[in-house]
Amino acid sequence: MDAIGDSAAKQLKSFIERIERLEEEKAALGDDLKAVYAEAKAFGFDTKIMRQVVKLRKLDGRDRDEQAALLDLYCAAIGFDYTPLGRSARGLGKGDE
Amino acid sequence: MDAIGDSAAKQLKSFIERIERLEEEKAALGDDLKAVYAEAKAFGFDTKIMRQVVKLRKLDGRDRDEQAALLDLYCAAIGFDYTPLGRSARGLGKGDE
Amino acid sequence: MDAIGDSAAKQLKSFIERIERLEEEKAALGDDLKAVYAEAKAFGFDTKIMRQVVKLRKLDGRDRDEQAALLDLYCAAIGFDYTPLGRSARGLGKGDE
Amino acid sequence: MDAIGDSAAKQLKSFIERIERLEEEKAALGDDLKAVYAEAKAFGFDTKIMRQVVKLRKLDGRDRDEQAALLDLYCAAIGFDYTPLGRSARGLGKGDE
DNA sequence: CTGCCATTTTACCGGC
DNA sequence: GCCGGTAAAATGGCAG
Repeated sequence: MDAIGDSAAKQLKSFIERIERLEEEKAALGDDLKAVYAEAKAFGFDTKIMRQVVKLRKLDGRDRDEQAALLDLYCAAIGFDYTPLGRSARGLGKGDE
Repeated sequence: MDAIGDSAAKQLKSFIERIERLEEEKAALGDDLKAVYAEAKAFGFDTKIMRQVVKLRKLDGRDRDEQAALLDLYCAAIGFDYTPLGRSARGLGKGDE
Repeated sequence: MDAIGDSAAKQLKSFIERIERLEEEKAALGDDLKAVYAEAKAFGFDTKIMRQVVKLRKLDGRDRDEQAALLDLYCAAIGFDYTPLGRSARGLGKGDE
Repeated sequence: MDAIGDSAAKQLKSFIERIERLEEEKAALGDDLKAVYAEAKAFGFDTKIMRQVVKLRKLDGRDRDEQAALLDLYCAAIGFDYTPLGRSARGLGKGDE
């Protein structure tokens, strides 16, 4: 009753397994995180505030990026093409892929 | 204005850094996951269904049954005939409206 | 620096305001929805299942069947026996309370 | 076959219907929104940028709120109880429930 | 155990 | 018409 080819079934199985493996690792990291917070709490730190701090630091970067994107958008909108090299060629930001 | 001791501050900093490192790794796993789904999609698989499969496998049988039973109950209660026909009752007519 | 005409600016402003008004109303409806679910919960109903019911009713029969068939197919392909037992096979095993 | 009481079934049905009605209205608003954007586009405006503008204006308010919340948190953390009346007793914000 | 918050998932919209 | 990204919804998890 394999309305799906045998090799396709194999592939699917392989994908599912890879996914489950990755999710497992991800969950493990989640546990580690929890453990660190627990330890910090044991040292008397307020975890809620710590979470806010982490969040804030993360958002700071993103906000900067959003602003830049918005600026790009507006500049494009009014037909102002600023420095072909420059913003586009910046290697200074967060060289993420 | 350090309402917090110096060594405590050090500790806090260390905790924050450990947390940020872990979250970074976690995010990387998340990207990997995304990539696997993308690859599966490129092979013609329906990722939405794949996600359902993964989710189902995470749930154990008992929970699955309970949820299904409750859903049936509610549908019956409001007079909604949704025929959950899984692999069982498929093909037996029911020209729906 | 108005790369945009005056009347165009007026128009744009008007559009933005209409949009914001509509989004406001939409958000209000969202709050109402939330309130209804909360009330239902207070009456002992399982809101998660309720959401499923609403979703199912939104989908028409054909789509429902297609999705179910695909899910069955995938589960079979990877050798996962999840027994979707809807209202059909109930009562034959686990005397649920 | 009503493993659920008759009156409970009635209630459930009523809740579901209220929900579906509200979602209908919400969807209608969504259509209106779409229409406004379409009209604006017909006038030559770039809808993507318009969306960004709307988003920006919305986020501005939220950021303000987040900042305030964070401030509260930090003040609480260092045991600084600022004005018993004041921030707490403000009836001026968004009188949400 | 309840309410919040983070993550995940789904639906939408614009682009190609 | 499909695909990709982006915003809303929903689910699950955590702290209180």
